[in-house]
Amino acid sequence: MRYSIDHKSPIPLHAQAETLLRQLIAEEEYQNGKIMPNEVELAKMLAISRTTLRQAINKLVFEGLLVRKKRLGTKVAQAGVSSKSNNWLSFSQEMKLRGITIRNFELHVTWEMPNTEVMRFFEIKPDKQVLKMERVRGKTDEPFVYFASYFHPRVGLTGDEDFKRPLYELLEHEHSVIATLSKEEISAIAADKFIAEKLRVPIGSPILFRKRFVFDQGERPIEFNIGYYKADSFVYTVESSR
Amino acid sequence: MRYSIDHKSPIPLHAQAETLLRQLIAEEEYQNGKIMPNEVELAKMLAISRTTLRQAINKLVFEGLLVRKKRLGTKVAQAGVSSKSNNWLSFSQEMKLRGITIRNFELHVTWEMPNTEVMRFFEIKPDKQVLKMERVRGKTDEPFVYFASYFHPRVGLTGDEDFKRPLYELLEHEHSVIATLSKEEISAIAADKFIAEKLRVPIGSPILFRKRFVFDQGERPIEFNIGYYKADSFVYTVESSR
DNA sequence: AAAGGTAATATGTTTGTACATAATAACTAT
DNA sequence: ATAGTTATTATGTACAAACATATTACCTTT
Repeated sequence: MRYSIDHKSPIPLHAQAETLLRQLIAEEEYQNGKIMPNEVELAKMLAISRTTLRQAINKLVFEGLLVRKKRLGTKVAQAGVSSKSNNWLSFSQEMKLRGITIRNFELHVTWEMPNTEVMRFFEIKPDKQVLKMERVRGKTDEPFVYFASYFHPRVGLTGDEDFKRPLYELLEHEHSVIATLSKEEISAIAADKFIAEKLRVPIGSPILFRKRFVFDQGERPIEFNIGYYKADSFVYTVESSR
Repeated sequence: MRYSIDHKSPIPLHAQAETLLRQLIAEEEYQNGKIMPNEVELAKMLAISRTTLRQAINKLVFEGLLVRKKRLGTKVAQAGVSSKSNNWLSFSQEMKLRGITIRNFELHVTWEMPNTEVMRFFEIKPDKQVLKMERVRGKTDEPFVYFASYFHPRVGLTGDEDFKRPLYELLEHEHSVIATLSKEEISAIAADKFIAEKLRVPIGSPILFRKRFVFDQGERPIEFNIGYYKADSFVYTVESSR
């Protein structure tokens, strides 16, 4: 085994075990329904107790990354790339969680005149410029999403920020802007020429289209975001209860 | 304490503790930031070990219902304003809200052998038949969605019910089945021959595809629902807060 | 060959015990 | 008074040890 657990590290053993499992899963060690070693074995291999290992596995099971079955064992849940609406993780964080390494294909930051939709959402004058960030991201060899984000002038972005950092972390730490509420609209559309080129698919291909309206604590608009996801590469999951 | 734990019950102690905590929280016993008794105390009160109690608390913490803080204790998380409940309107109610009158184009009710996905979700044997309801609905002149619902045998539907009534009302009033939790997966796909015909669009047209897993109060599966929405005719909205 | 019973094997449940750590409260020395 | 230290108290981490239970695989009986 390439990875192992450091008993002298200040990082809790169960946390170490958790990231270790993630790595193994990401490297398709246990990918695609392949059952992983049973708990007693694994615990022995990692030189930790079964209880501690179980803490790690439980977390991944709760996330939906692993599936347990009595007698059969524990295996990786086969699932497309997915996004939970509940938790507020950024795209890259979420992908990392799933063991997928994200590559940034393009990153453009420009100042633009707002279009009608942005103007209306931000409640600003048409001559007030807004910062626009465009991104194409995907797995190693294939782009699968095109994003465009517009930021309210109030946020105070200059355009020189390090946009490779998780976005909401950046906003929170550097600009004291805390995103607390988001409204999203999801629909399916056909790829036009622009999107087809960005995502390297034929014109007319099915695309999952998502608009996202983000607000801060005072319910003031701070970001408007649109995303075009290549079909089959993305599953949006929502959990609701009453 | 009104509630207590039954050590002779077949229901695991941690599960009992979990529902017990939920009840207490629901009854605002520990509501609104009020700290609850510490773990050692609570464990003693419930006559279970701290480890077991912790299992229960952990789950609620994962869900975001409780918040732990060292030295301070555990308290009920400040509730988000999320209007999750409005997700719980039936399709026709939702459309009415938007001023769209729904026409039912097709309505088929049949008994079928479950496919692998249904079987796995319902946790039933492959020879156990399930009730399947198919529907094509849309605006006056154009169909825009194809639905298929599968119901768990436990629900007790016969197939002779009046499916023109709102579904969740029917389940609740006639069968005492209360849907409380739903998980949805949304993605974009290209229309195959079957869907193309149902929705009267060319093969390959973009389609919003939605899977819905519905559970009752005991988190038992009761309905599996898939929906194919014609592009542009449907927008899915989600509101989330933190 | 089909039905039924049994063993094996994985996860599931539960307890008891011990020490670590973070945050506050209480105390102490300057 | 205030800064710094210490004690207290909650959660956090970790282990070992049993027994329960569901499911499959295998064996046995009819």
